[in-house]
Amino acid sequence: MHTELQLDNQICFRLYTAARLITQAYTPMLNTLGITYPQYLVLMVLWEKDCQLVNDIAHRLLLETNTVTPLLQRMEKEGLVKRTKGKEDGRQTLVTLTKKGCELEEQAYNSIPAGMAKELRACPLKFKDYEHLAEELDSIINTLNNK
Amino acid sequence: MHTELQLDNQICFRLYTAARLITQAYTPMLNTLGITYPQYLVLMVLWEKDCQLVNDIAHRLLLETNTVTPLLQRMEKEGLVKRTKGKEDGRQTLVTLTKKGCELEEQAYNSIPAGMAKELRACPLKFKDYEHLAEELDSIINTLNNK
DNA sequence: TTCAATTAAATCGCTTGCGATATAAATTAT
DNA sequence: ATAATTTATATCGCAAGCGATTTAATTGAA
Repeated sequence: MHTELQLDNQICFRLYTAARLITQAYTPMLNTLGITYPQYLVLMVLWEKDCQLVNDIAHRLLLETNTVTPLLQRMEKEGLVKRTKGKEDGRQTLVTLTKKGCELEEQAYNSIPAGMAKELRACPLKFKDYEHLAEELDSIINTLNNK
Repeated sequence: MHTELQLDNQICFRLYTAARLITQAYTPMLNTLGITYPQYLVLMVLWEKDCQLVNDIAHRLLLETNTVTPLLQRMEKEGLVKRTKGKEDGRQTLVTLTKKGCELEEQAYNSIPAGMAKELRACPLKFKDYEHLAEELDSIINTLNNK
């Protein structure tokens, strides 16, 4: 038996599981808003700065356009964003928030942060722990992303 | 602008991204073995203890059977595991490693741990940091799983 | 200029992950 | 014993992720 190959010793399995479970925790709240978690990520990017290229959004989320394009197409069908071909550079696609997409920010603000706090109320981690966690995750993300 | 809704303030986005990137880092090594990351997880479960029920595997990985069953079916088609109906309880399905599935353990042992160490060589985290990270992730996982 | 690279998105095919439902075998209640 | 319930898996449908390829527009080089 190789202890290196034990599930309990795998940081990757923990990341995989924690990511799934926390996304699941978001899901009921996001369902109320009629969106999925990746759609919520795209909206957060656009709430920070409206009217961005597909590539900008993909880059911000560290995703490829072959993930983002279909995601945006579904979001357009849902009336959350509008996609328009670039005037100067015809290869580009500009993504803009619709009124509906804009208005979701307030609704999200009124439910998501408090909702997540509630989900994690039983978690023994303190503010400082979450800060550490964020730093450690950023280390891993930066290492693997700049390769 | 609601700072609570900024991507940079989201622990969930970090988890989501770190999980994706570290899985991507595994992928070339796993390709060499002819398996995917979730299949690797199943194999680790069976390497720890061969011959388990679908439910045991799902429970160990914190997944549902509607994820694990098709995964196992694909693995059976690849000749990694065998699925047999339970003799005593006809509802159960027993999952066993094939010779091929067994032998992958040595191959994995010879390539994966060293390969991942190499991928993360540039990461500033030390042994103690990874320990902390594991504890923090376990806190989150336990909190969200026991709800 | 003209044709070969580059770039931005989109498309395709496949595996996951998961909510919802179905199937079928065992257990429990009446 | 028979019907209702529970349990173990499986099936279905859809949204992601992503490797690989394609399309179309722009840039660059000869």
